[in-house]
Amino acid sequence: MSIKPRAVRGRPLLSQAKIVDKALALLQKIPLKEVTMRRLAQELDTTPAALYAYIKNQQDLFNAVTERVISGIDLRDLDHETDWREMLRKWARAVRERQLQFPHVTTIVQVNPHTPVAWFEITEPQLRALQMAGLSGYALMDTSRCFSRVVLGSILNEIMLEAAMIRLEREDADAALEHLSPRGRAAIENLLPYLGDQDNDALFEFTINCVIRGIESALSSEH
Amino acid sequence: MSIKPRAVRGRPLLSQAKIVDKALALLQKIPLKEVTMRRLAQELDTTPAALYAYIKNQQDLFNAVTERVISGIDLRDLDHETDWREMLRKWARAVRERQLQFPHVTTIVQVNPHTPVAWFEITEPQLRALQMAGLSGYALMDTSRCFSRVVLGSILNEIMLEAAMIRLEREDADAALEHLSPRGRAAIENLLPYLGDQDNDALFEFTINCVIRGIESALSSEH
DNA sequence: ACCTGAACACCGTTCAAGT
DNA sequence: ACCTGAACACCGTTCAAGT
Repeated sequence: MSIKPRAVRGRPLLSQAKIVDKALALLQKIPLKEVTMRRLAQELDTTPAALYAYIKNQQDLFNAVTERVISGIDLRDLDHETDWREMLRKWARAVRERQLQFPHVTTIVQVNPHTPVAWFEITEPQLRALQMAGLSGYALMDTSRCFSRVVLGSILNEIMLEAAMIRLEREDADAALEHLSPRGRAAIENLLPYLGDQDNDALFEFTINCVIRGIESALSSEH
Repeated sequence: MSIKPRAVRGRPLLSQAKIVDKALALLQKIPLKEVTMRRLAQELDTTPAALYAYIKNQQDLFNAVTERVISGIDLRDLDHETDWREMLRKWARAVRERQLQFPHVTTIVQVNPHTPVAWFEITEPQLRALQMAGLSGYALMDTSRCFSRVVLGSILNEIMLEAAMIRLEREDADAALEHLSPRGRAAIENLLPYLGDQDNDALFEFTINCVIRGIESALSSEH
């Protein structure tokens, strides 16, 4: 039997950081929905009510968790890169790598839209890359937003839809085809042989390269 | 005082379709979280338990709602288009228009990832456009997935993040800057004058055109 | 100062019982 | 056959009371 430790004067057992740590650890094992205040308290060996001394509410906690994930994106690899195209690729890969590490955290975005402050910090190297490409002012702004959207959107899509997609494609494709119009059916049937080979890594690279080529093409058409 | 109608033999008051109708109507006014079984029952002038005769559970209901939104995407405008680039643009705009009409439904995707069967049907004209561009086999598959991801990702991003983003940019940008590294700060400060003019329509067009140029560029580099 | 226990106002879902 | 009422097992959050 272990004796439950008690707080001694000025030394609380809990802290914001400890709660966020535990939430992040839990989110690597279980989906967002199951990370309840009660479960969190249990894992921290305390009561749900005790958590509220350190966090305002559950939404606030999830914001802190998201912030933690975003600030953990490692962009050091970009520092000595001289080609802006390769910089953008490295940026996109770094963001994706971190998000795929915490897929359940990525789903918070949808439950609770909140742009973390850390995102500003992460965006800086991306802006540098686009400046190296010769962009500034509104064009820089638009291109940056476009690139961020494509990268974040792709990752969101990958994490949230891909699993369901593959299941549907493999198991239910035939059933789904029954309900389609003849034209839709013909289009999909042609593609059935290619459906199985979903490779998310390759698709991500393909998408990023597509956008980078688009940016390049916009640049050269201006000159 | 109105008298509550009662079901007479073989003519139930409720139906799947009526429940989905009401859910969709509600979702135009209130966010997903507030569309509870109790609220839905109340609006339909019945009890929560009665709903379960027509739908398996809440998740199933939300799937049906999503299906309804997706099948409502109007792609007739694409039928007589001869330029594949313009076809892709029209496809993207049609998908966005419908999703923006039901922003709260779009957030279901994240709560409950499930690719609606109707999505197959919607994808067909997009595939036709890409075939017109000269694509087939794996290249067609990859490009289609890439384009769908960019379009869906952008819309998801727009609906879920943009509101928070604008708020943050306008109100909290200064506060956020305090926490940044000097380098990040300099990068963002340069852009502050341009931050206010967020135009989602223009950004969407910009993004779509960027990807279309990327696809074009990939096509021509193969020949 | 820090934490606990119990309560409040909600959920989704089930099922015996009514008409 | 169709619907109701009550119950079950959960939520997030609050707050008086304990140590």
